[in-house]
Amino acid sequence: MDLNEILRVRREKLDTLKKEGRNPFDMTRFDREYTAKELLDNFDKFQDKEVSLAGRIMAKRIMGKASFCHIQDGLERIQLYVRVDELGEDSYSEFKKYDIGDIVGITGLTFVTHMGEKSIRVKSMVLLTKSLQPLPEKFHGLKDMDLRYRQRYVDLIVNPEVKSVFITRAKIIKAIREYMSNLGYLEVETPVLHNQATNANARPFCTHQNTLDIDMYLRIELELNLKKLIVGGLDKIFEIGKVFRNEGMDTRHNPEFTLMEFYEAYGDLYTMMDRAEQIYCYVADNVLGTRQIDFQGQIINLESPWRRLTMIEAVKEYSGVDFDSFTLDDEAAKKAAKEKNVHVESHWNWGMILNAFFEEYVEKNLIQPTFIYQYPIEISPLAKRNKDKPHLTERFEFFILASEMGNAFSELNDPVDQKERLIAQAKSKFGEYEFTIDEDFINALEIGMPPTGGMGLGVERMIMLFTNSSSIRDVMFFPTMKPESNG
RNA sequence: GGGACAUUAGCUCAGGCGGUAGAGCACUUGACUUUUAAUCAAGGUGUCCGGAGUUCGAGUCUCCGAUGUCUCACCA
Repeated sequence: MDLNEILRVRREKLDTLKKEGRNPFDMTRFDREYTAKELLDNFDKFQDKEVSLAGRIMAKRIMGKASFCHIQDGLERIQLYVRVDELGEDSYSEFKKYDIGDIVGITGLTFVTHMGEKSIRVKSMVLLTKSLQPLPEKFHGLKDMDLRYRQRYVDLIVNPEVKSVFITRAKIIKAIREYMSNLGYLEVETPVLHNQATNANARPFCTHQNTLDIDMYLRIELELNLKKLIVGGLDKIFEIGKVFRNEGMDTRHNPEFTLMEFYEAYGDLYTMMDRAEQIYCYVADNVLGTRQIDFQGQIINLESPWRRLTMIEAVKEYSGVDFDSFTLDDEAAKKAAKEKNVHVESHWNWGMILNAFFEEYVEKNLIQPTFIYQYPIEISPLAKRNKDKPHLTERFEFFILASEMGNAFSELNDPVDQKERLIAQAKSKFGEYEFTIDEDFINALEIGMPPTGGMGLGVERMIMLFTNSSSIRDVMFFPTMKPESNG
């Protein structure tokens, strides 16, 4: 064994305890009355009362016959004052052997130190878990991003702000559920394993079911199954679930992420615009208590109404090119693209080039919440056509911090038009990966889906905004990592 | 996929022109009964990310590879 001194000493301490019949791993239970947070928040009520609590030793200051240490439980850190004359010679010398990282249970009296810190004067202490590895340094914490993601449990112990991000994450998702439930939405769950790779321009993950001996796909969206439920008469539904996209990874994309989709029968994209504003404001009010959010020094104002621009208006404003002046003229669009240095492929048409202009000139400017609506039909196969402009759709996306935060439309419910558009999309994807049409979805539309508004929200993007996080990896406990090689 | 940067003790980091590796925390021993990044004294940390090359000699220079961070590209 080539263990270094720190590891060796801790193992020897454990061996000694085992030999003396006091193996800490034999402990099964410790009845703690309070958490550190409960004690600290209501400290006056406990003045000079005996309490019990448990936690991990995070710092130790031994001063001969008396010592201070800090223990940390789920939410807070509290100071212990340990004296030999209160604990007894044997227990006190045991305590001196405890290491930072060990987990102890204690009883003691609350008191305030001369320096004014709320503390516990310990009457008894028992070792509940022996830590065999050293924790990172108390002052700098764990900084190495690779280690923080791979050993998130250590990150959570030593970097308190990390825990706070994930507590906020949980509050956000709880608030979303509350809001949807208050509006009469039913939460549903649909399968993660799909038989077909359908819809959405994203490559799927493939897997295999052994009993049926069939290839299956991890879902890349929730959309088609939820719309089938709308057909089935569940008029207001939402799902919050993991989806999987086999695409690039960066600070805004992780291969698996949490998507929320919701559908409301008899609503349309304007209903969905209201919902987007309302959800963000409800979460802001309930989680942060303000609708002005400080993100890396920029103040994001979530107060509704948000700015609403058609894609054509937005492109005109930020690039100076008016696509209304050459509607559906592919050659004029290509000429404009050349003049404005927008990269286009030879087979692209007016709508695709409009979208390219949007991505090149507009998206990066959309810092404050902004709805962009009337997307071109070529890139919106599941949205209804605009009645007056059939080359555009009743679709919007909304942007905050130049990032797409959600995507919504008046759902296309014409089964004939839908099938044609899915076939067109499938053809355009031919050869890239296997892509098929969900005939059952078409069948459902033939049974009849009411006019419906639907939206998808990237939950991590929202959490990033609310937790001031610049990377999606900072709001996921275990982001996707390459396996460590043996070098 | 391209580019830049990083990788040295358990952690955070320093290592000038190529000459057998350094600090703080943590750890061990001792002192200390209100400290809080406790203090004081003493002690030893190591596959310098991996591999190859240049060299009398490589943590340092060159090449190949690994992982990460940022960034560009791709991506509803």
